[in-house]
Amino acid sequence: MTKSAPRTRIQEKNRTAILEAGLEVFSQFGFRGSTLDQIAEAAGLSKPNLLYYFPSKEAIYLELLNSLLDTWLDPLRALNDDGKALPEILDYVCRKLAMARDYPRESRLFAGEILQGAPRIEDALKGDLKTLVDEKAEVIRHWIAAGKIKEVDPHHLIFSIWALTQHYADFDTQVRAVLGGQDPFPGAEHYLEQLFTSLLKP
Amino acid sequence: MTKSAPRTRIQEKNRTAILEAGLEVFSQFGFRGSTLDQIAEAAGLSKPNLLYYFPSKEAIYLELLNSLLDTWLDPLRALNDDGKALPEILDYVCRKLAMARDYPRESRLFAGEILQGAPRIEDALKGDLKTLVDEKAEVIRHWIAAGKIKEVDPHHLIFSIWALTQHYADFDTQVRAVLGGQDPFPGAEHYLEQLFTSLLKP
DNA sequence: GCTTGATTTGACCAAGTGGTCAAAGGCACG
DNA sequence: CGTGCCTTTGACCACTTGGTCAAATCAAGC
Repeated sequence: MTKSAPRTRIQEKNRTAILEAGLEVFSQFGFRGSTLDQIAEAAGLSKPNLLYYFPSKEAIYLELLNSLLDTWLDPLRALNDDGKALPEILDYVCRKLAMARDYPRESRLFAGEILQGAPRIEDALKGDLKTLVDEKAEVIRHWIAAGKIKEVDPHHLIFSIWALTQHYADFDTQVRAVLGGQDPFPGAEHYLEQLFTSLLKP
Repeated sequence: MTKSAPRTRIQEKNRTAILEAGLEVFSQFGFRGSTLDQIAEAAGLSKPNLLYYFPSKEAIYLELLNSLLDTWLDPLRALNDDGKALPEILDYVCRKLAMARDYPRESRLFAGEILQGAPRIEDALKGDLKTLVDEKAEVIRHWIAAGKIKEVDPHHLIFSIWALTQHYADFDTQVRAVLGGQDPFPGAEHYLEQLFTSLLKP
């Protein structure tokens, strides 16, 4: 499934430069809104040189998207039955918010794809993602049954964590416009902790 | 600021047909991802005929965006100091969720614009939107001071309402993929009521 | 220095795109 | 019927864009 790893040092360097440039450009303008020239310029390469390393524009986009989906879900994978329930969830919220702060381009690239109906990752959503979420929903259900947290719909709980954290990356422009340019993340962290604590603490 | 209202019956009909088609296409593919041919086809008109009613592709997009921003904020405008605090807020959440359910294309069009840095409505965000939000934040602060709801950051409260409701429109594909296609809105309404009640009830 | 393979690029192409325009078609009203 | 205006469109244009290709450059071993 994954491409064979690049051999030479120079190949590795250029491939990562292209992916970095692609992330920068795609996350800002979306797939159709981005041009190979933009990406080439951002990567410091010529357009034909791009296409020496990747067979097409779509190939760059797909590679970004797929490697993204993985790392994007890592925090959720880390949600485990051991440990106390509420701190575990608050920790997940915190990690997810940190990702929105530190990797906003990744969040936006993903958001753009979903927004357009996720034509390229629908299968992954209905497959791996659904499986993972269902599994974690089961963990949450156990916590509820054990009286460790209040009774809530586990799926909507997960959706709300995604929505609230990614909002600060995806709608950054709006948030900062309303706040007058001030950094929203410290306030967000405190607010979200308060929100999920009051929702879940038994 | 607004264009003079169209005179004849046929002008009105075609203009609304174009705007409806534009909403359909733009909300799905974004500004750069949409073509005049697509919009013309969706509107049942020829491309030059489109441009008889609107001077450019951008003009269609802008008219949609501006009229949108207005109606999109109506529920927030309706948030008033009279009435009991918590039901007022829960009502706002409910109205906003209903808009996400009934007007998902509008939500997505707006989300796409913000996602790309809101180049065309930055001024409106920093102006009218910020003013309105600051005003409503003040209302919320009064409720807090009067002990009607628990102490939370008013701005982040408003952000969280936006994030949680619009998520169900903007990320509809993902939500339905995870839920296995089942309608998320009934569950969402109950969950959000629970969430904001436990957060705010003194 | 020479050879061989990997890397880079200028020139080019076909398709798609936003937008123009002159001419044709419709329609109301005298 | 005819006239004048509103509406519609086929043909066209300039430009952008993803992608190709043959030739040039570069790097490393002999």
